[in-house]
Amino acid sequence: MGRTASVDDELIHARLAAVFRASGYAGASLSDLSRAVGLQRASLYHRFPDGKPAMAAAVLTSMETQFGDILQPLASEPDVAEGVAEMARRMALVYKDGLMACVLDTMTLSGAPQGIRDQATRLARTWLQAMSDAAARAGASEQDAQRRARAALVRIEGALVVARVLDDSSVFEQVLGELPDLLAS
Amino acid sequence: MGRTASVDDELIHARLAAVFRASGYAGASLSDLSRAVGLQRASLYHRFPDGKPAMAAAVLTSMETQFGDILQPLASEPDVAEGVAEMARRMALVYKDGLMACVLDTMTLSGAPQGIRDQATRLARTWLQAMSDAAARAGASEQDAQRRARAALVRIEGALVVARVLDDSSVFEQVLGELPDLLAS
DNA sequence: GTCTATATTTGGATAGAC
DNA sequence: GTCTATCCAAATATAGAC
Repeated sequence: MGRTASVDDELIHARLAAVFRASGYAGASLSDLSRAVGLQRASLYHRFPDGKPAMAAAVLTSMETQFGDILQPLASEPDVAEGVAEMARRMALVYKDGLMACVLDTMTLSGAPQGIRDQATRLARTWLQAMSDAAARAGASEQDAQRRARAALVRIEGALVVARVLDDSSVFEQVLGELPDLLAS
Repeated sequence: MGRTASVDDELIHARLAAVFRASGYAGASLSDLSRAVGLQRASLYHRFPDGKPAMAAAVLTSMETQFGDILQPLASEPDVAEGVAEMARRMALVYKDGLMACVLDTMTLSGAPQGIRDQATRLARTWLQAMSDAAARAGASEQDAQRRARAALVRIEGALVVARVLDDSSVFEQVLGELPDLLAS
């Protein structure tokens, strides 16, 4: 059946996500997660009886849902370049203009459960497919569309790493600006 | 004074690096590091009295040294594009064709000591400067050279993330192939 | 310089009161 | 559903024998 996710649940997922994204799976301790959410550790276990792996899984599932919204303009905008630009604007929010890392990066290091890594791989493939479809709709061949989608994901993930290392979010904003041309030209 | 690093030291640093790169700073436990090096934990403390932070610092210092070699062709090759190609070949070795992560990514998550993050930032700046100088030597304006160097670092780091998430090293090889054009055209 | 043994703290997880 | 209290394992670190 599945009841609708309450606002509380969404808020909790967002706060858990902030810790996992900043610290990675191994680096996110139950104490960190508990503090961020504002509940005692035991209370977190009430909501996630399977512990930290379940919290991480919930975060990734929540991201999958969010990406449904973020990627939607890619498919629905008549002007593909404008759809890409809208995706970029929505990504700027999710990634806090480049200051917040991507789960695909920080939750896939060695130490994360295989199921989490698998979930991340699926999220990446969904994202690639959506960008590839958009590029194809803009006139690219199937092969070229996949090439462009991959290049876009590489630049986005790379920009987030470089922005973190240099503590300079302009790298990310620059890359977001390149996306319409990269995918739809 | 400083004696020359022994072969043993280099081997130990390489084995420590493999763990830190795969698991991140927080994810690399003393047990993991001990197992990888082939010494008991107490023996690691004999070599690194300041513990895990000192091990991570040694790894980054070792990477700085390695990067001296990797980046050298950028400055010394008369043909800049060929120098970039040679850098790319050397990077393929360090990153195991894209299957081994970059310290800049995995050792800069929240949880790593600030000194480690600072060391990573310096390494990134050194790398950027070397690529920027090469691009300038190939005829780019100062500003364009910096833009190209930044784009190169973004693509390299992004390719390593995407290669890990998709478990597909071809993304990284593709990016390495693009570097000569990106930096020297 | 490496080891075994141990101390101490933190992390993940559970029991049971409210 | 949240809390305090607690358990157990793992993580960091040290002491001291060899």
